[in-house]
Amino acid sequence: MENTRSDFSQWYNEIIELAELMDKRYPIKGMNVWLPYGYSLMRNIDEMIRERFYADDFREVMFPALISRGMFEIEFEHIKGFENELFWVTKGGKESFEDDLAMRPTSEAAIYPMFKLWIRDHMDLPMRIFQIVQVWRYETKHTRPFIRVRDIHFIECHTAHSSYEDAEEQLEIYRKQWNFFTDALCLPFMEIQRPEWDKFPGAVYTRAFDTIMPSGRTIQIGTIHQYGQNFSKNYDVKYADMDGNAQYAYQTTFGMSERLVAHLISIHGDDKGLILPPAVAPYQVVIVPIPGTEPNLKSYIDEITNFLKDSGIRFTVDFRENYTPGYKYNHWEMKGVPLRFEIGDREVKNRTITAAFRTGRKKEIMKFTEINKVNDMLNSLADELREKAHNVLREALSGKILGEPEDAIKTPVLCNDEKCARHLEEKLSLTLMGHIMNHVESGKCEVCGKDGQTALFSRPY
RNA sequence: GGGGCUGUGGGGUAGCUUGGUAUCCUACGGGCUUUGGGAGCCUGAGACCCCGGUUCAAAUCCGGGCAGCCCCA
Repeated sequence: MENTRSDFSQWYNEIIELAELMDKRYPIKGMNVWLPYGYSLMRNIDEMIRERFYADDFREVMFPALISRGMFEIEFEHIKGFENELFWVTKGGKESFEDDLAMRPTSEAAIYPMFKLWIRDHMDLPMRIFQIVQVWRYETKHTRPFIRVRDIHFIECHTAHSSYEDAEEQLEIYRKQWNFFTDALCLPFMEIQRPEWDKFPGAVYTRAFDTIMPSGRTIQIGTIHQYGQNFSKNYDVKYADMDGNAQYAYQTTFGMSERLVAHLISIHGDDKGLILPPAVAPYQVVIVPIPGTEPNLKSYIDEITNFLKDSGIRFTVDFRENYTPGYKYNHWEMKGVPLRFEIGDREVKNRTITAAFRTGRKKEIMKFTEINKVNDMLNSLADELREKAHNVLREALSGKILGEPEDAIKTPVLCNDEKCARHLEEKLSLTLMGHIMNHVESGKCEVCGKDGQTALFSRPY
């Protein structure tokens, strides 16, 4: 790599290209091509999320990408919140449509008319579905791969319940799932209560999972929403309760996107390139053979790969000729493979494996008979990543400036008054993200002196 | 939303002011040789964002489009 982490923006652009995550040259603004290595990473994340949702009794669906104008024309703040970022399909062949079709910017308007049909009585509730699809948003501002795109790889859960309390419980389930996901990806985060004027259009309230980037700017990588009956009343999603009376359902959603990739490559990477969490790395182990005089090199490597195969470890062997081992070390370090096995004459002779950790820990030489340690090695490497990443957020919260000074985050105590928020935004030249709910500290509002809580001000992506 | 800058082989660039044969590095194909931290030599292929205008002649000047970068709100 040419760029170091100190110039995060340059580093970010370079590593996406070098590591072959995405091809940014696709000729439409904000739309990029997922390359095999990048898509493999995304798919491993999707798979982990999918498995957990299935385990928690969510049903997977796949809705059409187009939403009719009629479905979008109801008078509802949700619709207004998106009207400026819709892509419209206006023609079929050469004929103009009488009713244009919108490409979904999120799927409430697509799914809830079907909920209206599917949900009849309380026995149908709770209903929990999710889908992993693309959504489209007409971003006019600066687009960046994974961070702000017009064609978004999106993971969305939608649920319907028979009471507000049930819906609240659902949010608790989301939190457990979110903890599971971020633990696997080794990501730190804050749970932020978005202010009234910045919540998801149509929601009763929004909790965002915000986190820190090496530039010092924050990024939202997940959200959960309490919809109450706001959507069910607008989309007429009703159920018959125990007494046979029609009631509007209570709804929630949970959204995540390719921004998970944006954050994990950013928070874990270093001057050599990516460092990928073992749980989702396309390859968890790379084997670099070192040519020498031993005739049994190939068969010894076969012994190792047979074990890895049987253990379900994702690995690759770099047999390319005309590349020196040193070149291969640098190549796979740049790609972020967590663990590297170096196998040459010495290893074949002594039946050992030299293991190098991407985190920079001292190389370990183990006996072939100890190869079952590989899972422990990957786990301890994940611990290292997690600890390091959590430290970055901890330091940023304690006032350490990560990137440009104007990107530093601030956490004053703030009340719920919009005037106080606006005043501080102006004064700090930062945007209010909301109150930090996962480490609440009460106090007096820095502006008006009334009761308040710690709030996050930052420059968000 | 407002303003500025830029577009040259796959990537990075020189050339643009003053119009005339397109530079170098890297990556890529073939060959030889090498391989314990980014090897070397030979060789091959590959580019002026798109549309229009000015001109004998446009990478170069002008207009528009598309795309990217930066700054401000």
